Amino acid sequence: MNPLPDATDDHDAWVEFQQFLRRRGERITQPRRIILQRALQCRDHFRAEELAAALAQADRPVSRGTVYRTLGLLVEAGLLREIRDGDVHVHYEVTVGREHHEHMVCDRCGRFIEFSDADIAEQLDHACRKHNFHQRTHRIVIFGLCEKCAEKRGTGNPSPTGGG
Amino acid sequence: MNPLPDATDDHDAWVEFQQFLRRRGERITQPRRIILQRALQCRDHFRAEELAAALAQADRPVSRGTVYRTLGLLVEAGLLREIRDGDVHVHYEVTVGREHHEHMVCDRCGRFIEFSDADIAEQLDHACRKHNFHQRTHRIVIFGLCEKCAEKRGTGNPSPTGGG
DNA sequence: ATTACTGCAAAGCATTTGCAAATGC
DNA sequence: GCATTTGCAAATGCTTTGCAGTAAT
Repeated sequence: MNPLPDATDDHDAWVEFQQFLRRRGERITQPRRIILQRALQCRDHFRAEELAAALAQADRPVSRGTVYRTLGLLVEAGLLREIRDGDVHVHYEVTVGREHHEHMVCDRCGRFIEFSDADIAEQLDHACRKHNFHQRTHRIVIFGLCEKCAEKRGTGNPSPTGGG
Repeated sequence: MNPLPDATDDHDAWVEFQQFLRRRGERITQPRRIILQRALQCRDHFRAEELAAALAQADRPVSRGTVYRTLGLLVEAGLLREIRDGDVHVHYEVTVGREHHEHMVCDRCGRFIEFSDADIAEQLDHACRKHNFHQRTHRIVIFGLCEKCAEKRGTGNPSPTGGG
């Protein structure tokens, strides 16, 4: 939930979503447009609940139910990606206009670090061929400590949870 | 939830869990033993709710609350692994006595296919070094269609969701 | 004897859903 | 004009929690 001050490139995404809706015989509505625009303004991960809360008290409010329903559509349309790691609840991430990438999640500060590697993608393709599996997409998450938190650990700071 | 007819190798795991509990100054109890044994009998993924339901009506019943609490301990002890893909809710998988592996999840039938690849692990290590990230563990999931479901798709069967 | 653990049942919370009104086609 | 979508709020289902009794140390 870090809305950018300006969102000039949401037009393309909206056109793409319209095409998706038309293809599926579903309707192009104001709430759907509002939800997409707001989702695109989130530069990093966000939860449905956050977006719903933000839109409930927005200029042109949209209800919780509609937000949840529309996020599902946006995922199906390929404009958003579901993230199910590091938290019990689903997170979303904008994928439109971005290259596929993976994540490292810091156990300590919860920060997400993005990375991508063509070789890894190739290895996964290979594994799929071996198992006759037809890949649609994939997800890689590495858990551990980011550079800063590893340094803190090194200085002898106690773990945030590690009481005793 | 596929209990094996015989479970001869749960002794080692129980000893390991006991050691973990002692180290943490927690108590070795019957319910904890029962829960571990039952979890070990699940050859694939299971949900807390499933295990809780099974144990609630078991020979020596254990309550839901205790199951949830103990599963958390088992994860901390490293005997189970949390899985957060393919479903909103957490899945668990036995890790003790097994090598680390990754998953392919079928979009259609939900089946999990396990695979492992040393080269991929090496690539991930490399990526971590590049980002000064200290890996604790990682998780890879490939989404798509398994062999059988891909064949069904090929025969012209309509998609389960795709009305049109 | 002391203190943690369990069982129970109720609370908590994100998400889903039913239905009347509104909107898009 | 008709069917879909929305908004609202209540329901749902998994998970957590408080408290009194029980069991482990």
